[in-house]
Amino acid sequence: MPRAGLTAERITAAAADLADARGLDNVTLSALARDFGVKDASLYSHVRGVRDLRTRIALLAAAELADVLGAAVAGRARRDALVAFADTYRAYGLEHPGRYAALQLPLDPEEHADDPGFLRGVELTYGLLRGYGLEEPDATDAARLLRATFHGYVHLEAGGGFGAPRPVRASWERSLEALHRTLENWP
Amino acid sequence: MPRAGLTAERITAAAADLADARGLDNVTLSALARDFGVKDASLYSHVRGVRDLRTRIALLAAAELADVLGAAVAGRARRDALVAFADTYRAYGLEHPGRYAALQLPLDPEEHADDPGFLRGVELTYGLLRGYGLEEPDATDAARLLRATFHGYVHLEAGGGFGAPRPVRASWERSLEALHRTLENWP
DNA sequence: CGCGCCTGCCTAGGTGCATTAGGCTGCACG
DNA sequence: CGTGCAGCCTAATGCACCTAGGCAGGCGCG
Repeated sequence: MPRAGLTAERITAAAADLADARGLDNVTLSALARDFGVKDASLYSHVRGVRDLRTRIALLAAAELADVLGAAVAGRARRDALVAFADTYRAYGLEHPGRYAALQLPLDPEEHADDPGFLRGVELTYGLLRGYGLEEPDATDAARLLRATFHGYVHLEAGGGFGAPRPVRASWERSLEALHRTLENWP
Repeated sequence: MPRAGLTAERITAAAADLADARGLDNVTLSALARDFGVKDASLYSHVRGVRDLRTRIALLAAAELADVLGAAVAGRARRDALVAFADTYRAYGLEHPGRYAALQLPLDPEEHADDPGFLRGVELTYGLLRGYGLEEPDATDAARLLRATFHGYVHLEAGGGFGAPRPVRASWERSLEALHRTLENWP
């Protein structure tokens, strides 16, 4: 019996790809085991269960997203940074719906609350807002508005929620312009 | 054997309550059957399956939400209407997380795309925007911005996504003020 | 008033997934 | 050249979804 060479990392990577291809709900240990040519039970040596697996996907996605966001905003400020950040965020969410969905599920606070991937994401947002001259508590309010808007767009768009014929990208660009003006002139 | 008096409506209502109490993912035909003191298989006479059941919850929620939103905006315009709409929307989402989650799942377009509950919701949004003097295509852009922001807030808040100590309500109110100004002066 | 029949619930059974317990084996290291 | 353990296995349980087909309680009709 040749060994399949399983590791938690390889399983997580395969799970993330499967999530993007067929949806996070269809990420099942049985399906992964089939992909690896292995029995379901064998995966439990590397992963604690389906919940643990989903958490691992989330952490992977957080790190990836922070990477691309960091690259996008590097050397930019204000409108340029906002647009780069937003476009990158939306593109990641639409190209990786499974990974993105994993990002949204509540993870054990005491366990991963201060995960480096998530922290970097938060830091990038606050950096963006510092460029607009926002300080606490305005920065928190504005950060929440940005996160909500970006996430709302991606989530609704990925779920087919925008039925009107107008291209989403056009509305998106107008919305970003509106957000830019809001940040320039925070109430 | 006394009959339990099952109907699709009673099952849907119980399912919606269960969804709010334990999450949409935990709405299972087995659990509902237990609640009604009936066998799982018996539910299939009234409901086509778990997918059908979820769709029914979504339609129920859409109608309920349209009702409360309609009542909230009645007789109001511009900022008053915006705040009433937004507060009602957020309250519904936070008080009925299971029903709200059901609203987001993609429903068969050819089947329920023009459901009265959803249509009323859309109508209310466009009515709100007409009060701001917005016409196509600005109305669609603005409607998407509003939906995304509201939905993003509710979804993130329900998932425990806002970690900072600042009360969410405070950020919410500032965000609404920002949206009001954006609508008053659409780019 | 009684008889049929349909509706409402049942039993039985098959599938897929998650998870646990415990066993065998080949590869690395002493 | 053993030996130990990591890596994969078999076996078994429980829960959920779903289908097929059976039986009976009460309503509609003659």
